[in-house]
Amino acid sequence: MRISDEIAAYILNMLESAEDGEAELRRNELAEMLGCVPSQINYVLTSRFTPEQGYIVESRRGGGGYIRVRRVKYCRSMPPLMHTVNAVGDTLNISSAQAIVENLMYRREISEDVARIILVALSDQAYRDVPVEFRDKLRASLLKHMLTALIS
Amino acid sequence: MRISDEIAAYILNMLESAEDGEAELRRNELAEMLGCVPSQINYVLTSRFTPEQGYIVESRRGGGGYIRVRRVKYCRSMPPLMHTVNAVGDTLNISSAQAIVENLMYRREISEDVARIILVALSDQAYRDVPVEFRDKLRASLLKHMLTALIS
DNA sequence: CTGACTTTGACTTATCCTGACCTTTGTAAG
DNA sequence: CTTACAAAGGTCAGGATAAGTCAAAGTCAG
Repeated sequence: MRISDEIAAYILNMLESAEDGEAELRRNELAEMLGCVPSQINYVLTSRFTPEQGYIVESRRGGGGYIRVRRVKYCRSMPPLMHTVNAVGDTLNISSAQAIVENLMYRREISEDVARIILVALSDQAYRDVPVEFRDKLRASLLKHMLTALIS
Repeated sequence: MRISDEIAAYILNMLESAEDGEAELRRNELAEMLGCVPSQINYVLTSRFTPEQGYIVESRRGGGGYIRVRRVKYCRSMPPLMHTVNAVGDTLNISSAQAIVENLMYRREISEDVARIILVALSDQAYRDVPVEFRDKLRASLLKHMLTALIS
């Protein structure tokens, strides 16, 4: 069993036993406990606790820092929003993004208010300071994160 | 819980319970009560109660000195959301962003749902593919665009 | 042997805590 | 008045704590 698997298993276990679906951990502590370098925790988080897989990760640095993992996935029935999150790839152009969001709105999966916010957050207007080559990736990531946040 | 968190919580609590929305405190007294050095009060005030985060801090030195913390009043002629949009500069770090959004939610200018979406859209987690040097500008731009979308 | 996944560690950034020293204000003695 | 001292609060740099980034090297199935 790879160390990454153990880290993932440990976190999943924390999530199981937490009734609020939230696991809070300390990176250095966990790394030492499981015998790996701290940055490997980041590797596991970014590769296996993504929005596509139904997780949201928050963290804080500095004294009293932490990493919090929240599970929004209810494995049973995959809600339509989750389906969309999974269907979006690593990059997303502006017109596809619009189509997806408008579609969700017509199907009443999201409110008009929410749709409007998401649309401007995916528009190039908001990305004036971001070089073009990063925008489609950013768009994909933002959409996935925002929809995932709506599920929980 | 870090001491800084306790200090902030204490002040927020004072603000809650004061009917005029003003908290007045004595630095040395509070420091002793909470078991920290006086200058840590300043640290908390300058890092978490800034104008950008919706607070105004006044103080006086010398005998009978005090520190007063107020929530900013929005001018009547302008809707609070618009006010916030104008107050946000060209760059915005993550903690200011959080404070601003939480403040708006607290004032019921935005719903909890909307606040949650905005918060993840401003989080570094969503910016994995964007080089660090662009993130604070992107964050500012996104927040302003999203809030503007809510107004119209 | 190639490509995807994993592991590592050097370096970076963010946040918090502390203490030494500085400035402002009130007030009482001379 | 002036001066001196006491009673506040202010600033700043440095150390402690903790997470993030990135690229290079390792592993392993196909």
